Amino acid sequence: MDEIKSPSFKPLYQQVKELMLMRLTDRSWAPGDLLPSEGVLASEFGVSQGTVRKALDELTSENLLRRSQGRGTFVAEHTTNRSLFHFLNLVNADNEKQIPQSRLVDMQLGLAEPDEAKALKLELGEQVVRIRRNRYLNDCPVIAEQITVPWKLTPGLENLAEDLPNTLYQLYEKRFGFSVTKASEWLSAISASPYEAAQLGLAVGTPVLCIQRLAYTYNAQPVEFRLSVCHTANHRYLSELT
Amino acid sequence: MDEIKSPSFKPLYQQVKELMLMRLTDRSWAPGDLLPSEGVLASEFGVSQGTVRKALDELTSENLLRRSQGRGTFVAEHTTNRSLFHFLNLVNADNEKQIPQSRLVDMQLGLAEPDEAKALKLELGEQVVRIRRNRYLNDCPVIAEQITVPWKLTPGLENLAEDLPNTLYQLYEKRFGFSVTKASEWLSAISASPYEAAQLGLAVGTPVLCIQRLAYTYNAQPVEFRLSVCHTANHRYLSELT
DNA sequence: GAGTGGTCTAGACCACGAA
DNA sequence: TCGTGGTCTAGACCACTCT
Repeated sequence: MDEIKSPSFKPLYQQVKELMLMRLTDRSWAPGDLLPSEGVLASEFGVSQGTVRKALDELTSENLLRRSQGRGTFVAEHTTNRSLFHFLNLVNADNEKQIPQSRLVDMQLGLAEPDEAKALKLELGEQVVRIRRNRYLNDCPVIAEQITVPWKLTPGLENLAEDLPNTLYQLYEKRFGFSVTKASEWLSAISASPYEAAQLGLAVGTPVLCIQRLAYTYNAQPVEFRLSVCHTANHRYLSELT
Repeated sequence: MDEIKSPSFKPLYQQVKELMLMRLTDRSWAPGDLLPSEGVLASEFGVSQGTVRKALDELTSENLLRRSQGRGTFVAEHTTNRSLFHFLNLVNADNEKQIPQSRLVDMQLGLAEPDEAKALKLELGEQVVRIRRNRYLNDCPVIAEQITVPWKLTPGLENLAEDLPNTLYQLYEKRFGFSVTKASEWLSAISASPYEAAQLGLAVGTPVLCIQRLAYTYNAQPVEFRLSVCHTANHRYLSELT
């Protein structure tokens, strides 16, 4: 046996995991799909069931799959609850998350600004869709946000103004075929601009929480840039350090 | 065999994990200690090595243990790096965390205020130690914070004013025998008070980021309440959504 | 009852670190 | 060279879901 040894050793289960990730990326396995059982996958990949399980367990812990005993393994999808609970960290005084309502302000095509191009890895001036909307908790305006998404990922989005759902990530997944799997957020405190103050019903200059979010799909490719300005009098942003 | 079946079934590895958690809580296994090897633990608990491994792996993924191939399994401890990198989420424009310097403002005994008592699960008016200090990044004041810790957990802390280290969690662990294992943070945007403005060299009313942190030890018991006020002109708070 | 994931075992071999 | 954790296997049995 003349196998390559120690240098660049890669565990079997990681190789299997990468193959599975490819299937997720190219949508051979699409959100909501039921995967073959462990035994079938094991013989398909030519490894033992335990090795398949380790790969599946890791993908599950990264929230890319969902497993349930007796039913099977499924590709994770953006249900309304998952989107809201996983990607919205605003809680009220009792530490409860609430269902926010969204109202569209406007949506238009535009050319990527330098910060957007850098964040989304676009050429300067590449076409993007910009959505401005406000979000309400208990019928009070709490968030004014602007969402920027590359037009090449969402062609035709600009014609859906009337039908924008509360949870955009579901729309991306179902209609445009890409899934948001994780995101980074950068928070700072700023003074409300005249526009933001008007949207939130505040005095200009009121301190507001500025949240810049960059959302990624499977292969860590950025797919959406979002700037949310929050009024944090009755709600706070919850962050768990584990 | 008359064993209790389905109701209240608990996997072996979870029972093992709970036993291990007890040893961590009561400090039979103290931070920095080397644990017995998997084989020894397996025979000690009367289970297979694989079952012990699953318990160890879970504790490791919760950052309570550290494993390293060839060396062994250790109880996680608060090194300077771990404290700073795990519990400080401020990054600069290049997304880099930096080493902050601390300067003590004052430290005194006091009686728990209602919000402190509620957060720390103390009786109203129970004795606490309060520390006020400022933190500097690149020699600029960026954070003004007040730390509240129950006096019963840190008797004598009030006499250590001259020797307060940069990372309090190391001090708690080494000198007072309790470890911070996780924390929750609530963020909001507020106007700098006269005191905060003076400490940070800002105009009164400047928008600043308010971070309220509650830190917990092994058994989810709260052990420290911290209120940090940050100037976020040159730094932002980074939060990863996975 | 059939099929799924979840648990548990026993044993083999490999990669790594330290003496 | 030895002891450690890391990987991989094969097989048994259990708990859950659906039909």
